[in-house]
Amino acid sequence: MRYGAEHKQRTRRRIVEAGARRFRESGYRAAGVDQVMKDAGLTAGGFYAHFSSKEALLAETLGLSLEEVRSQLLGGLEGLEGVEWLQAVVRRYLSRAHRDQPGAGCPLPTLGSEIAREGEEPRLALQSYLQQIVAELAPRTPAAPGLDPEDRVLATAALFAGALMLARAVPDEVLSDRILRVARRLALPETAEPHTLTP
Amino acid sequence: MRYGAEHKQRTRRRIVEAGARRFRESGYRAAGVDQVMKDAGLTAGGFYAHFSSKEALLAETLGLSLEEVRSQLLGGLEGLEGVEWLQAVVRRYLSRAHRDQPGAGCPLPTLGSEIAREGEEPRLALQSYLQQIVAELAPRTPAAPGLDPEDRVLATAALFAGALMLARAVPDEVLSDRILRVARRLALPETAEPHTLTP
DNA sequence: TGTACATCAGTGAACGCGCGTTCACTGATGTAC
DNA sequence: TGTACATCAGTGAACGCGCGTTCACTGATGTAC
Repeated sequence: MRYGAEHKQRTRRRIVEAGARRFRESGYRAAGVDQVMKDAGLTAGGFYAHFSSKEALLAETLGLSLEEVRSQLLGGLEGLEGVEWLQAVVRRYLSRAHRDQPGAGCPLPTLGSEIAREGEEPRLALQSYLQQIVAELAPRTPAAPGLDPEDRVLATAALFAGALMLARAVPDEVLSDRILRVARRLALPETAEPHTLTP
Repeated sequence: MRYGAEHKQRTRRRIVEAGARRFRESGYRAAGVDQVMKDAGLTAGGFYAHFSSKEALLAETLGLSLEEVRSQLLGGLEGLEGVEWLQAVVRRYLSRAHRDQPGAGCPLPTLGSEIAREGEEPRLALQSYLQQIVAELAPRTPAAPGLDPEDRVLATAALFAGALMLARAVPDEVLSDRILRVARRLALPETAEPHTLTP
């Protein structure tokens, strides 16, 4: 089966895609290498031709998740700026759509606490993910009381991750929606009007 | 070994204490029944005389964690009120001490994302935990722009959970401290003075 | 152009291990007489 | 008060299972002649 290096890279990419989705959906510990490889249309044994360990794949998936989240969060907002732009970003992140599709969303609320207990590789990858998000959002983010744009984005990222995590954990949908709504308000003290949820 | 019902209840309590700590420290999936029982000074087999499943214990631990968090967060603040009181609570939750002792702290940043993927029992327990926190903090919490006290506490709880989760996941301690600091500011827009970390 | 060979991505079975749960048993205690 | 018995909390071995990882092998492909 020697298909050339490009073929192997495409396969590797498929494994990362499968892992990125599966880990966010089922959790890192709960998702098996076997299942990830099955999702990628392969068998478990071949995994170690691409990655040194399950943990290495976890670290690698964060890069792919970043690409996904970046396009979902920022795509098509070129016309907006200032608070209006931030409002659009907040509405997308703290939306029912995002809450209901953890497998395609931000890895912080799904994998954050598990990664905190893993080794250095995934923790560094999460840190890079966070730093990239901050670097990309800060230039277009207005300052807030006591918070320059970078600090505000960092604090908002924490609020985002916590709100989505809690909105997913809580079984009562009314409370879940309310968590999204109040988190939007805390993220945007500038907009006094009531926020309504229409993802 | 028939010691009477009080003895059994004390043993059960010890298991819940061990589970509460172990789950928050190691994660729910990563912590085995065997280890929890060992922590409680017992052997694995006896577990099912007290709980129907590992998941049932998870649900039960949240009540104990609530007691712990309540006393750590609110104890000794009787003299304060309004923004000063809230500031003290925020400083305690978003502290290095809390960040560095996940096994004794709030279960939301440690177990939130895992519980979101479990059955109804632990998810309902987490919901009760959250609702109790809100009910206890709201009466002493000042309103914020667009947020009545209850909404503000709910949004702040999301910010708390996300900030502590990220502060623990990130390997760079400077960034970790910064996450705590900026989250404090977002939680308290009323206080313009710079927040310094000294717990 | 056609053929023989070397490569190596991926297979599939097996490894040791720890998981959550079950269950026959034990022995310290409470109780009845 | 002393003794025989019933109870049942906890033990410890075993259950089936799935885990992450290893490894001998295969066979489709690229390459050399």
